Amino acid sequence: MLTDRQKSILDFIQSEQREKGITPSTREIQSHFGFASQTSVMQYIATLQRKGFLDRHARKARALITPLQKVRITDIPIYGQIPAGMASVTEQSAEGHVSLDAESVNASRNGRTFALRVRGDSMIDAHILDGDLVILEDRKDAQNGDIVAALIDGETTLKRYVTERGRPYLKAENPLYPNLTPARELRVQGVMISLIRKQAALRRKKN
Amino acid sequence: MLTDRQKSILDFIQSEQREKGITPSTREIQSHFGFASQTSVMQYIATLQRKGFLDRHARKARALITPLQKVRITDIPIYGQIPAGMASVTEQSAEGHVSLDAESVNASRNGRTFALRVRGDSMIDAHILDGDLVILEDRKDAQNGDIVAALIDGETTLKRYVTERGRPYLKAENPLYPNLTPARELRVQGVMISLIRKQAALRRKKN
DNA sequence: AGTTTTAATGTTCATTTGAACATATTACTA
DNA sequence: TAGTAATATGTTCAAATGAACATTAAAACT
Repeated sequence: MLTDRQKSILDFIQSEQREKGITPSTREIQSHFGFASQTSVMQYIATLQRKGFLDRHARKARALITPLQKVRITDIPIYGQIPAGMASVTEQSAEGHVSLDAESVNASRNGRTFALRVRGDSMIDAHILDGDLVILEDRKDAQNGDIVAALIDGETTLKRYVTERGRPYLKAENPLYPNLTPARELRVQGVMISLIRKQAALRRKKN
Repeated sequence: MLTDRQKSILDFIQSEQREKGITPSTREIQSHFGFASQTSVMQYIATLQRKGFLDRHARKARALITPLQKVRITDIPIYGQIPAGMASVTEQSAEGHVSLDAESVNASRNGRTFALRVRGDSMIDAHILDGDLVILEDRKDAQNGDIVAALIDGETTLKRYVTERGRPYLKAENPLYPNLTPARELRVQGVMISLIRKQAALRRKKN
């Protein structure tokens, strides 16, 4: 798949990344291999990229990406409660983070993603349990049937977004809970894209 | 230890590193925070470095080094079906991977962890749906009440492990499905520790 | 009130770095 | 033997990037 020379260039890039924490510049690669010209390096990079062994951000410095960190890891802040503004939500107010690859949770490339710890069993018929971590994307354009985090009376709740004759309301997925029809406006804070449940550990003798 | 502002700059550097694989340039940090001058960024970097939260290669581009990732990322193979042996399970036979921090899924440090794509709705009363990704730990010592992946007649199924008068059987969490009492032995392949659900995306006019 | 720390601005400069172009050599292949 | 891929050279340019200096301002602390 790769020639010896190509492989040795890839090896060098990876070992530099590991040892120094940054990828080498084209000139550093050049001088390490004793090339008289950077163009050689450019050609190797292009080849490695074409063959899928290397990725990069074009026109940026030291922006090679080695397969060591191939999966795009998203760092998702977890909120217990989303403050009203949400525009002003900072990483500080998060109670923790989940880190996982973007693809597994449907996270889009651009949109802000955050997580909410579910409290109560109002969504149990949608199979969302107390303690579950619901991952949402920060968007306002909820569609009929989406499960959303929305702001009602200064509190954030997770409910199903339903429109009936053009008017939206929030539906609990539990007959014991009432539907919420907004007095004036319904502020959708995010649309559910994924869910993570930590199984309650059973008590074990050891471990 | 760090002021809010200092921490938010560090957060930004780290999240960029994780998301894009490269650390931001001073100008990128500048424009993200709306600074009118790079000098602000230079000062923050110097401070973070002095306090030991950041390391760097001076005079090199994008050469910030963020502290070692605190989160332990686990790379979990996803199986559609676990072959009988399980001892001989290789990464090759996996249909994909999820990468996420070990803490979010209860993954223990030693045990092998794998994921199973759920088919059917036999566990719906345990709120496990068709298509869900169930994360399991490779252990044989299931306890009464655990949800396990077990081998019955050469097929792997996800069921609740129940012992009655010392004899174990597999209970479906759906009245429409029968319980499975093993003819001879019950081979537990793993115990559920976590669950990931990708919410089915609703059709949108445009993404 | 005086001092220090933190935070920020505006500007300029030198270096680092990626990129491109035209060209050459070697080795393998059809 | 003509053709192609891999490998390499020399040079030039423009953009990206880190760094420095002189100031200002507010908050925090003594």
